[in-house]
Amino acid sequence: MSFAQLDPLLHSQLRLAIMSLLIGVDSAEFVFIKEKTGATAGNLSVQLDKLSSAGYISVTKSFKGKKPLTTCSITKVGIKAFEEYVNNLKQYIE
Amino acid sequence: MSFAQLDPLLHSQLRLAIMSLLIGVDSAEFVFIKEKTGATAGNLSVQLDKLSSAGYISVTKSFKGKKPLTTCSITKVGIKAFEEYVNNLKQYIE
DNA sequence: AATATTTGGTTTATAATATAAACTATTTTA
DNA sequence: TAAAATAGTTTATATTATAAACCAAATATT
Repeated sequence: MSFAQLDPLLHSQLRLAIMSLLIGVDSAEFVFIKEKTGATAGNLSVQLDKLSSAGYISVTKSFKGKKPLTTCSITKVGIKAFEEYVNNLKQYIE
Repeated sequence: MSFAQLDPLLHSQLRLAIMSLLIGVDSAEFVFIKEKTGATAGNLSVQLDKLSSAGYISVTKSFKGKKPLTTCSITKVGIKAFEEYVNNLKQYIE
């Protein structure tokens, strides 16, 4: 066996896109991530929860004026996992 | 929306490993692929069928002596799909 | 001022997928 | 000749991704 296991939490198009976005910014709002990824709100909500439960991102719920505001940012654990995933993935594509 | 769609047929650990293997060789036998990928025979059989149905690989069944021998090789269509997948993927990981 | 629509989400139901377990057929070994 | 190994395939199950349905509050419309 000569292929490293790819973290199944990251080997998902939407979650990978989320992580890819978040690794490049300080933080990002739900609506922004939704637009950039093209995901439906429901799907995005579910996948953010999964990444959050794994400790890969932190999610903060507050208000912008009177509207709900969900802000996400990648954690150290998330960065490490993302980097390891990318390294492992390179085995497959290089 | 700013992330390209990743071919779902290739965005699967095992199928990606298979394609990654096959792109580097002329052809490979079932048992060899099974060993290199660490897949179970059942899973491998299913995933080879899927790649074959999509025209990404060609599968030839013959005999080595009196034992069945399944030989696989990547097709032009498969190479193109793999390369496009890799290009799209780079958007996510670079 | 009531009501319709939009915004910003969450929850839940469904469809698709990956995976292994169970099975088949033949062949080799004890 | 029975047992086990080889080379797979088929089928059942568990997981996953995804969107549809829903909710609460805010804004726009008549």
